[in-house]
Amino acid sequence: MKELVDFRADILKALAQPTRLKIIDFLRDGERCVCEIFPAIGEEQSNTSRHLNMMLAAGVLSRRKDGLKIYYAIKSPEILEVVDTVTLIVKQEAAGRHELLKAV
Amino acid sequence: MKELVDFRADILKALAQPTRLKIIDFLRDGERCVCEIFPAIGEEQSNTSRHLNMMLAAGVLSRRKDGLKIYYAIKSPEILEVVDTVTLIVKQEAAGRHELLKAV
DNA sequence: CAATTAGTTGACTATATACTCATATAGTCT
DNA sequence: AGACTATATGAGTATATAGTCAACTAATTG
Repeated sequence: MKELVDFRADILKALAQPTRLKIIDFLRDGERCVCEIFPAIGEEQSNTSRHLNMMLAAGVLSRRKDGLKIYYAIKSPEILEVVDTVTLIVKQEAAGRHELLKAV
Repeated sequence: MKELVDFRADILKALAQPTRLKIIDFLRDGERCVCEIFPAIGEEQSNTSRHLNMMLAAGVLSRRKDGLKIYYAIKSPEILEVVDTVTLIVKQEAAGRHELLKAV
């Protein structure tokens, strides 16, 4: 049986990739169809589709069908909270390195 | 040059693995040496060492040497904040599935 | 300095991942 | 129905990852 650790790992893994982070960043303002997403992030349509499906399966995105188009959206605000906290960590580390350099 | 997206991916990747999440969980209460960590999580010493070094490199853990022992600790409270938010997401999803089942 | 203890690292294997190109599916419009 | 548009998927390749066993380094103690 899959444990809690593994479900957490699945969600984190779904976010832990540059192309997927670009998608998340692009979806910040609301849902978008695949045809808007892949040009915006500069990736191939098929590759983008795979990443979208992967994040959908992990429970990070939601999907809505409208005619030919399929709209993806960030499933919950907590997802963005995770990404934002990580951004903060990166900035703190950058600041820390800067301090170290000044000290030399 | 490495971009912000990539640094964020590095941190998330450092957390996105069951063995490493077990380590993070175990380090919640403070620093521990490798000799305490690997029996606690039920992994080989060498494998544990690799994961610890990986997280250290990603900036997720810090390291302190004391005699023969090397103590690892979670580098910042924001790391735990990320993991806790993800735990919340998993619980929300579980609750959501439960609701769906009840509806049937 | 030999023996012991704590941790890291090299070499290897098995599996997973990201990506690409080509093809398939599904909905829309004439 | 046939052409068109939006998305997904099969198959292949290249690279990354997790894990194991054995060998190695470094600090400690007798």
